[in-house]
Amino acid sequence: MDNSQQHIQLLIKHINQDVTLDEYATDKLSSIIVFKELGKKEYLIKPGETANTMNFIVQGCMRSYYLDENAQEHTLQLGIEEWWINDLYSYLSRKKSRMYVQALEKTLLIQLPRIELEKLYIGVPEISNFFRLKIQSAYVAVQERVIDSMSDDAYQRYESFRKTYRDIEQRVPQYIIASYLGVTPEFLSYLRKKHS
Amino acid sequence: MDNSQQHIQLLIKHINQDVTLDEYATDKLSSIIVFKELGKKEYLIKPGETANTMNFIVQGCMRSYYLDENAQEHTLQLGIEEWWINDLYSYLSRKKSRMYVQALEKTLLIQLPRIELEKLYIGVPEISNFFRLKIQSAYVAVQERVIDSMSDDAYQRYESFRKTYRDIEQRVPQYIIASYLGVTPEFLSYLRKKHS
DNA sequence: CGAAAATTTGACATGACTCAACTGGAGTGG
DNA sequence: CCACTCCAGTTGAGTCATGTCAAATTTTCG
Repeated sequence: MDNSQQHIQLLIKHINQDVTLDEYATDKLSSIIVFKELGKKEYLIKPGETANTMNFIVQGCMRSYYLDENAQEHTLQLGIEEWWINDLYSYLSRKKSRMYVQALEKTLLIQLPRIELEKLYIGVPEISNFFRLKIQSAYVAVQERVIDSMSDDAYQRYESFRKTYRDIEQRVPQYIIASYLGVTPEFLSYLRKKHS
Repeated sequence: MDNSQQHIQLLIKHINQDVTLDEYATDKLSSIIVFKELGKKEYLIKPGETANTMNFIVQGCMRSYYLDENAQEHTLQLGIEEWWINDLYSYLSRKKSRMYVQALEKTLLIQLPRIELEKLYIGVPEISNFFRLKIQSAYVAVQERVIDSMSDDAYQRYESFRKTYRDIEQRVPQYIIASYLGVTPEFLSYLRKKHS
């Protein structure tokens, strides 16, 4: 079994945690897969582009972020192996993205082009169901963030970040974690010291 | 044409802004409608209950909110005529809600039960598409809030609230707006004075 | 090794919260 | 119709959480 077969297996295994793919579904899905490699700091999406694929991380680490009026970075999503990464807004609405989606390490992605994927939805309802679930959990995750940002102070948010992203924390620079939490790097540094 | 026919027309007209319902779709949809009236301060959903309907506001004003560990209220959604109101998390995941969904005025709702609605999805794709769009825009709206809460200070959030919810601002008490913005009522009062 | 990037540190500024007191209007019951 | 109560909104003093800026230190990586 060559490498790309292994990577496809990783995706299939991942999807099978939520729905059950039969052989037909597996084959159909495999047939639309595109691999993509990104070097460290390379961009998958930049503002003005449109997201036309779903992206599954086989190996590596990525984030999505945007710049506010003051050119401050705000990280919206982080992901490592077996996570999905995208600007879901752009993918779903087919409008131009305002986000950067960037590799933080050398990263290998499996991409599923929307056009092919939507054809599959018709004949393979498990795949349609899987992505419906993904979108629902994306909604839940974002709402959770709104709730946390209103209920918790910065240190509580940092602690719950460490729980949710346990395996990610060591792999990304601290200033990116700060930009995810919505605090300055200086303040996160201060908090870490205070509670250590 | 009696009142309830008028109300159904309002819903149909609303849906037709996004998708095109033929006569068959309209009839099918009409057949699953349930009306529900709520008095001022009455609850549609309380924590521990599960949301099993989509709820369209025909007349009135509603909000959803939750209580944090300190029993502080945080308003997540506000709605008036021709808006949808729900705990979408509970509706989609079929899990128990942690939210209150409450009428702020005497309110008339059209409810679409999930069980009937999902049956319709099979034969009437326009209806399925409509709700897929609604869920997408709910996702976008929540993400927009995350972005605003990270980029903007309280007064900027208040201004953008007034734009988005222009017709709602006058109908809801100020402390609820404060709990939507994520500030104390005292601080919102201070901001309003400062900028007047 | 040397330069650039990330992190830490500290002084100071400010946005937002807390608490308590006060004001004013909207019911409500007599 | 008045008196009373209650709740929303306002005000102000003091405090705390977090931001800003600049400099020092450490880490990363070519």
